[in-house]
Amino acid sequence: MSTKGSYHHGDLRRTLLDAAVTAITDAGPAGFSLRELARRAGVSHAAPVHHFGDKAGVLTALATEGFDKLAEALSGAAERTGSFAEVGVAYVRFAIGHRAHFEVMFRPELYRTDDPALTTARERANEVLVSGVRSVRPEGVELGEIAAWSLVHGFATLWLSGALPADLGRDPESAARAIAGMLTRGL
Amino acid sequence: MSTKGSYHHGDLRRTLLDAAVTAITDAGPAGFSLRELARRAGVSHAAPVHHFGDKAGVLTALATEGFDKLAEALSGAAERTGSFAEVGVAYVRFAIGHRAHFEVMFRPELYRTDDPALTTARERANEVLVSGVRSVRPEGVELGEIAAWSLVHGFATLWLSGALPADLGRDPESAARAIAGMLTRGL
DNA sequence: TGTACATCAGTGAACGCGCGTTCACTGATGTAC
DNA sequence: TGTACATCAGTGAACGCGCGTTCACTGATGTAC
Repeated sequence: MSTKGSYHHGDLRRTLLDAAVTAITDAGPAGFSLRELARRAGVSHAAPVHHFGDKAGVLTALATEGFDKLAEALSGAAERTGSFAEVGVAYVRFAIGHRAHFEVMFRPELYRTDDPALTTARERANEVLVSGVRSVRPEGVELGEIAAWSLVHGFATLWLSGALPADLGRDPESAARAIAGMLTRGL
Repeated sequence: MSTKGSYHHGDLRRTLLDAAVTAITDAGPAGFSLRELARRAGVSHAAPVHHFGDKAGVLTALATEGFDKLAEALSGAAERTGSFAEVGVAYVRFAIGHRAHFEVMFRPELYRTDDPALTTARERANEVLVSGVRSVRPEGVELGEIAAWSLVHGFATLWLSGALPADLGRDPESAARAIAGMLTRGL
């Protein structure tokens, strides 16, 4: 698109990933083909193979990008607010704002889990989440961190699947905030 | 299979659903075709159409069955133990024990959400879950129940996607129990 | 008890379609001299 | 500044495959009389 009309695309890799995000948002992580991405990008159907090899390659790249963005969002929230609950809210916000990435990230059967870049990104995101919990509850971290993660992850997943009450749909973030508070203080 | 060699199958509908469960367990809710189900059931490729119409029909039936089983499991746990935490544990147990059903249930884009039998089953499951929370925290039910649901749902989802630490893999139920306790008492 | 008929479950051949993959190619870009 | 060459990105035609859908059919079962 950048140098239009030219034989070389310029940034086809990026364009294809964006097309994948659109396709996944519409029809879920399994609901697209390489040929469809090529069509959306306005490029020959064999072009995506150059960049990703196959569908799993596209999804691996997307998952990597997702974990990177998640780590960034979480550490940003932690630095800005210093609040555990706000890190949880940032998690929910990420899931809602980057639905396609989020859905791919937690369907590891769809991508190459042994990809080095992916592994690095995921570990980074994990670390930020863990240290967020650790600040609230230094000893016996393990289960506490899993509880916190489960809570925000479950909330985001349910929200995305449309399972939560409709009147909550308007402002998922403040609901997420309230729920995170319930975990720290108890029901 | 029951009356082997006969032209009529006897219980093809059930056999096809079981085949779908196996296929979904292997490759996820999008990873099968009607022709594959027919093959697994040892029946002509056009036979599944008689029973389900199309793929969404199969998944709708599976989701309905899943919500029914979930409602049963939850109300059973509530009656047997009277414990909120144990209802949460039952939720996690259901998810792990009926992975295929569980994964379909929370991907509403894959089935017909307006199917009457489905709607009834889902409402029933929902009600059991809600009344479980209500017994712990009578006033201001709404957010408390969402927090509890998010917690157990998130835990189950993360466990299924292999995201949780490996050393927890052996005994997800007792981890779920501990986590449910954290919500009632606070971190 | 026997016959005729309607209904239902499953068959198998045929169709057109979109897919992934392969491959010889062509156009653009960057580098060496 | 100009030319030659290597490398890389993307093309487009071809292939075989599994899919969903349709349709006239056949075999089994249940019901009316």
